[in-house]
Amino acid sequence: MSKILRIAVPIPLRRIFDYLPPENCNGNELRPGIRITVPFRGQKKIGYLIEVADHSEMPLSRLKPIGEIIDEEPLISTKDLKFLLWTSRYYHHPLGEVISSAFPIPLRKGKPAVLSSHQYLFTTEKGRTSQISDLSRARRQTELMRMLLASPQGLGARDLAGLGCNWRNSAKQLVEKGLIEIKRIPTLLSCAQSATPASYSLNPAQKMAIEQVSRAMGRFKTFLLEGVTGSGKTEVYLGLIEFALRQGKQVMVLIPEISLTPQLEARFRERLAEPIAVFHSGLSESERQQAWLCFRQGLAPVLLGTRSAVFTPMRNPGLIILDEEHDASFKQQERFRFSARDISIVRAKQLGIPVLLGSATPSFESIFNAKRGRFEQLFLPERAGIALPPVIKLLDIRNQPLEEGLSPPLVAEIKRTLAVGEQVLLFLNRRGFAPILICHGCGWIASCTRCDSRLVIHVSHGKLRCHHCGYEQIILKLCQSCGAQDLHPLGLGTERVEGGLGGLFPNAKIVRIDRDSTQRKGHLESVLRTVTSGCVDILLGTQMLAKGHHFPTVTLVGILDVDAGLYSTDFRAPERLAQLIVQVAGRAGREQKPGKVILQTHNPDHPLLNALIQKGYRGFVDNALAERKAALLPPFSFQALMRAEATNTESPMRLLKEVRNLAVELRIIDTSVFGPVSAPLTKKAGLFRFQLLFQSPERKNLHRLLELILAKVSALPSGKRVRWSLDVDPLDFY
DNA sequence: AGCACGCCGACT
DNA sequence: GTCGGCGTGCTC
Repeated sequence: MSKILRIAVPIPLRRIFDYLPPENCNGNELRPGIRITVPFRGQKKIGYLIEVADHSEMPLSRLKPIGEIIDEEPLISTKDLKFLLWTSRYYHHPLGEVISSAFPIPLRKGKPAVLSSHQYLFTTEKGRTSQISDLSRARRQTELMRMLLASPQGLGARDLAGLGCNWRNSAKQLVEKGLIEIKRIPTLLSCAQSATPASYSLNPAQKMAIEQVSRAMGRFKTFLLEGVTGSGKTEVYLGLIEFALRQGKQVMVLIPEISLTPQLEARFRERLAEPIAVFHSGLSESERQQAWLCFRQGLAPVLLGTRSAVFTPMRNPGLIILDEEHDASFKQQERFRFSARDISIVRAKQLGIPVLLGSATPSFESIFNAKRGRFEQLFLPERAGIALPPVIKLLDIRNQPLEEGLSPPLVAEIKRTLAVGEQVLLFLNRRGFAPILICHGCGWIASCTRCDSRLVIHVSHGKLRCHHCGYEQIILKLCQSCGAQDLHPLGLGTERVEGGLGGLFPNAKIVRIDRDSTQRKGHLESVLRTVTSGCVDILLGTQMLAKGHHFPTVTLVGILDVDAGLYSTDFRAPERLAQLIVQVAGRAGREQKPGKVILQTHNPDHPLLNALIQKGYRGFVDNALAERKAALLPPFSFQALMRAEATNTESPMRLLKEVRNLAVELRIIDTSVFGPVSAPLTKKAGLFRFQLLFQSPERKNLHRLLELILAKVSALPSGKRVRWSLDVDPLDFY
């Protein structure tokens, strides 16, 4: 009796398809998780075998046999497949797309899972014991043999290039004589490694953290490691990695963004003798596939990667570390909107291993989980070495004459710092020259035609740019409304402040770091190197500066404008602003010199700022969590956001209204539906966007509601011509 | 998502 | 008479 194959196909349909086994087999020997090809509506698609079943709901005559079998053995384990099934259900996202996003791109396209390798030459036992003089007449062979005897770790083509192109012939002869052998070594692992042990000892808190997590090896447990910037979290990670490696286990290290990889990667390579697989979007598709395969096969015991690396199979699961866990970039913001942080915990549970979340400013969700005892909390209270915590000061700039955003007291402070040869860091979370171009004659403002947004002036490129859709045009000279030649920049961006600083401090070396100044690959790294070497006096930039970089010689941090962040309608805005302030403040005084942080504001009495400065991040969190509890907002409830967009305003609105009615009729206990409302930025890239929010204090109820709604929504007539998506646990309401 | 099928305007 | 516009409907 032939079996039925249940296949997930990567298409946006929330269902899987039944197929027949190929001619020569009955399906029993096929293992779930393998990749196959299927004929699908006249096309050939990659499919993933989910289950081998006995029956089909469909008449057998309508089932087609699958095409080719790509993998003899599945690339993912049964546990991994279960994890992906769970993830698909939790995010209500089509299974085929979920599975496909777990694979590197070449594998999604059906490419074979082969490790690329290089030829390496090694001496054999015989080679090591024979006399080289026996080869005296073969000069090239002698030379090659000498080199190989001196390099017991083997030599590859790159090392041998100096011998000229004929070394391959000599090598062949030596192989025939049995003196050497040729082995293939995976490309990723071919660089020689040597470890440098830690140069200083751990403090008691670090030792304690390592001990706690080590003790949990081999079983599931979630730890939240809270340590201020500079408290030495990386040393804790390294200690734990060394511990896991000694046990022959693997460690997955997840980080928010690529800009952090080079620093961390360098530090890991310096300390660990083992190969490290690196997986992030800065690498080519094939490089990522190699890293994925090496980690899967256990050839590399450490994987360092960004959010999509969370799916990489582990041969010997030991530990998952997720650094900067509060960072929003762990949440994918398009298509399959998963949170790498949240699912890393589920994955660890499935694998029966501990997971360690680290941050100087943990998310409210994680702090809440720690308070409820779901996570075990670990603290690193001290700054490593002898550095002192920075002093944060609010600077009231009301009625102060500002020069390009800088108040006289801040200017004086910068002067004082530069005079003693120390570095200054200025933070302004707005790139460009000025956010607004306004007509002094009539009040007209240059706006984007495709979005509900203002065009930002970028003087260095001579363009007006929309930060939402990427539209750009030459900077206008004439008002488009009244024709007056009287257009003025309004507001401040980093470019403008950079110019202002140049005028105020003509002898200072000023460097600006934002997305515009660091677009070229590797540019950020080179800038960071100049900063660390002490050649820069004033460092100016956006939130790129807040993300984990070390600026050991900065002693003054100026935060130019936090006021915009105080008035956001997003309930998470205060959380994000506080994290940003603490992270930026943490850049100051990291070594011997104490740091000073000056925060310019028009709201010196604002409760958020005062809670943060007087009681620290934890004090601020306690206040803010109480507010969230009163409003029944996350983490005291769970949310899902349905978005709909179209070129007109009516159809998305109609769809969401119908969905809302469906939801209300279902009368699921403890669930609320809010909206539909237009998105904060209603028109973006020519599309009108609306959203409907589902909320419940019980996750289970929310998900029952979503399941029932999604079953019906595709049958709604208004579902046509409207693109819609569901965001479970949304972080952004844009 | 794709891609075929289907029923109405400007071309050989 | 036909090529092709993209509306809508289905995919094992």
